Amino acid sequence: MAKKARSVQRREESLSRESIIEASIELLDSSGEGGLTFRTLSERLATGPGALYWHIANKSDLLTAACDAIVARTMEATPSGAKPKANLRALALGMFDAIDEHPWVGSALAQAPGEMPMVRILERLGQQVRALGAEDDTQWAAVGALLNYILGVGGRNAANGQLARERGLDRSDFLEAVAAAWSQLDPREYPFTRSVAGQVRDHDDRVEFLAGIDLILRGIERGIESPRRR
Amino acid sequence: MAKKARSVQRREESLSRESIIEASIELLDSSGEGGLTFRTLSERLATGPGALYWHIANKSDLLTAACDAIVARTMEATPSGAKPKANLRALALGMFDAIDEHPWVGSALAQAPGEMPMVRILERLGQQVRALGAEDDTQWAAVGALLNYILGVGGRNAANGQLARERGLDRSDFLEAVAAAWSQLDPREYPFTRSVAGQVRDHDDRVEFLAGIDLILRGIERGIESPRRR
DNA sequence: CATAATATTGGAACATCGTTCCATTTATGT
DNA sequence: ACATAAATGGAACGATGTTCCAATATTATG
Repeated sequence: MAKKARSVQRREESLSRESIIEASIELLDSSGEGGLTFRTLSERLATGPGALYWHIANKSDLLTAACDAIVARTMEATPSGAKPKANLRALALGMFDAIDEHPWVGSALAQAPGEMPMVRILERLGQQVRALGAEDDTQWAAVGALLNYILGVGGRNAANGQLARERGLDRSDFLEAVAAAWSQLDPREYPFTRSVAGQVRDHDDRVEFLAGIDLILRGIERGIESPRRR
Repeated sequence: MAKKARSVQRREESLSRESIIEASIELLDSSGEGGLTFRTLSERLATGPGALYWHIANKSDLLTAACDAIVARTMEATPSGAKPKANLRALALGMFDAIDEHPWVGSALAQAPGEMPMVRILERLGQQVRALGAEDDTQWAAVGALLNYILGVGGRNAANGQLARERGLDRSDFLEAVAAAWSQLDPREYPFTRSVAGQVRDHDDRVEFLAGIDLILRGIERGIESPRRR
């Protein structure tokens, strides 16, 4: 009890779960996924590595917490309007941009199934899918398809950016390299990949992402229009 | 040149890229993602850690190669018939089962964008989507949606299994725990998540997975039926 | 106000990891 | 046969996550 009072009376810049998470986010954003280290983190917080373990369980816990903070902010910054379909697109785009801005969130989300950050997204998506008029037994599949697409594309997009950064290229140069590699594949074995290599070279990630969202939304709508087919 | 002759004349159980990859797969399957270590690997192969680096660039390279071996086998074991839609479902299910059997493949795939294992899947999906009759400019979005859904759900499913194993539970017990946690969320803040908690408890992963695939296929078909909407 | 009890800190130490280095062994070509 | 190159295996390096514990700061109690 008296948590607030205590933290106020503590030394000026005392350690806390929040301050540790905040510093972790800054570190992850500036130095990438491998930049978060208990040593660099404790150095930035002017303490020792051991002190951190009083406030957090382990590194996995810390990463999930940092990820949850980003997701929570993103959900807050994405208000819901009247039209469910527009809300779903805004929600999807919001998460896409958030993962793009904080690439480490993509992989962190993949390693914490059923945990808090995922639940936040699930809930928001679910409410809008429900508002769309989907029946109870199809809601889960619809939300699952959306959730996985969003996190899948977002994560892959972020992975591209990170891999490019590691090799000292910017995103377009990296995609150029991928397109070039795909163009040199055996035409007999990889006709499709070769044919889309050009589309990979010059495309807009966000536009393409939204096209996929619309594709899934169409599938959901069609499921609503003609229910219980088969 | 004369690679074959050389490897034949080498000592009985000589090191090779293939044998290293094979041992890595066994290690990953039996001991999980953290079970692959240059020391345990070199021990199993009766050599030193340094020797491995003559055949492999680094651990990331090794992991991608092991992943590619699994994907290649899966693609081979999934023949294509006459009906594109059935082929796509078989392909999706084949990858789902492969990731379920080798959970480490899920995360390995996420870390190698544009590389060989991903291209194999992309190509097979692309050929079938093309056979489905999708127009050139919508093929990429359609394949992207399928690919991301397959890898997304597969990866999440595998992550569930691994997380459960770490905590000493089997998959159903783990889902039971997740459902229980979701049931105790605040009804005002998380109405949707609470309402689907029951569906999480007793569901068939594969059936649910296929439902999502069908959802996306519906979206693709509807895009074909009424092209150039907007 | 003094003193005991507890909460929190900081840094040394440990086990383990990926990777590098290099002396040594094995195979190949002349 | 000898020289050259390919391949090996193990010691050593730097860095990591985590544990441990003596020291300190804060709170509760007499």
